[in-house]
Amino acid sequence: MPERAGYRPGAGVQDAEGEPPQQRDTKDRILDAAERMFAQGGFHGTSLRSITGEAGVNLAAIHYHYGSKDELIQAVFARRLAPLNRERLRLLDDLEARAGEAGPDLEAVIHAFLAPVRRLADDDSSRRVVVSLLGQAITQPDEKIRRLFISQFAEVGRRFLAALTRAVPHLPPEEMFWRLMFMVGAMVHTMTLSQHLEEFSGGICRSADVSSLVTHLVPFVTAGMRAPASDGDGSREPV
Amino acid sequence: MPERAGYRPGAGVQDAEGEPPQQRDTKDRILDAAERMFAQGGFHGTSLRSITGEAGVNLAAIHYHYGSKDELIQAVFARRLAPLNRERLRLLDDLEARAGEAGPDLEAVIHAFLAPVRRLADDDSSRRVVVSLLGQAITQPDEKIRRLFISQFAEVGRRFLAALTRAVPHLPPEEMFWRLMFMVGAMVHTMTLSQHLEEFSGGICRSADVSSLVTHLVPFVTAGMRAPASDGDGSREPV
DNA sequence: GTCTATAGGTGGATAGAC
DNA sequence: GTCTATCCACCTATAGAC
Repeated sequence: MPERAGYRPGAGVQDAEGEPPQQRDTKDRILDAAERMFAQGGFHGTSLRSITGEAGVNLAAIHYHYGSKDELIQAVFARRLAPLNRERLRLLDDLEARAGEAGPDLEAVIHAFLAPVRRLADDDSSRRVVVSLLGQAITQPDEKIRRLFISQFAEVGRRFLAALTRAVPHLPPEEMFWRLMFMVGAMVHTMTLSQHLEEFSGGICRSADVSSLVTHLVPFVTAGMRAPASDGDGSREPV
Repeated sequence: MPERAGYRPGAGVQDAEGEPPQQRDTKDRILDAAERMFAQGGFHGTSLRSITGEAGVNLAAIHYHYGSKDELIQAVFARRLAPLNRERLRLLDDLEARAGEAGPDLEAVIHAFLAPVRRLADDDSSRRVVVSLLGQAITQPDEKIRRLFISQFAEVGRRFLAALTRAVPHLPPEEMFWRLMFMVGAMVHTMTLSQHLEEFSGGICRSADVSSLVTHLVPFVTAGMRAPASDGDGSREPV
């Protein structure tokens, strides 16, 4: 490594590979810190000052690189959601290409939807918080955040709804949509609580990692999807 | 009604019955407004000023009646969660009293858990927001809110886990706990999105009320609970 | 119990030097 | 690109008159 002649901020790290997290670009450090802090304290509950403190950068750097807190939040999501949904669509494409006229098997479709969330948590241990972040975001009342989610989810929802409907014939589209929501809900909710599952279960649940979640969720959802369509107004009391 | 001789704040409304919402006690008006505003804007995102503005009371009244924002939040929850879980336990008690040695039927237990949420939304149209509020709260990263939820849910979780395990023998407790979380997740998540389900589904889902949710969710969860236990590490790719 | 007034603090955002 | 310094809007909470 050449001696440092003259201070050129941010220039020295570009030619290094495998640089420690503390020396990455300011812009990325902000994004990582923001993700961590948002997951821990929520969006309204996390101040930009706490993010810059965690990232070891200046407060003004956030506004320089991202413009505003809102745009920072959107950037945090875009980085995770885009690859996640791309992977889901890729897996579904593969399944449909290999399947015959009848389309892919139900369990395979469900697996294609759920398995990609593993990558969110397993790539990097420091990114485990992401799963909590996504869980929060989807229940967030904020209009902008919800719109971002809906737009990111639109194509995935449409494609998987079609694949599921084909795999479980004779189920009304409305019923299938409800069940798709149930699957998303079971996944998101359990992901969100994953950090606290052991406490929540009183020790029954020991390994609350995302991989276990997927493992347990796939058979549950597969069976649920195959349930007969609901009937009546639901007000009956089964005894 | 007697003419108003002298201003005695809050005294006149006590002998009236069926008074309009604007004239109820300040304390209740605050609670109702807080619930509405929290559901709409989140906890950190909602200021006490916006609550008092909505309720038509003074800012200081919140601190007089509830002490602090934190305690107000807890009061909002306690009013809804306590009856909800009491109703669940009552239904489960009834089921177990009427069932034989083998314990109540699986679907009946699931129904006992899910049906009480109907009361949250159907009693009063202005309370529909409650379902969104509860959904938010359970994913909230705030330590205090989460602890409140865990403590409120403790007995219900224990009792229903036992009942479910008895209704579906030969399923390991850990597996059953995962599935209980899946049920809660599917319920909470769909409740949270219920206000936006029509938009989310692109028109497929027209009636997104809580009653429909329960109707559709019961058979889904019942089938999921009966699924064979998961095996392996979940990393296989079913094709 | 209800109000005004204000303390005391923190938030996001920006201007301008370097 | 990075930093200091600062603006100003807004927050929770409280003191004290009525």
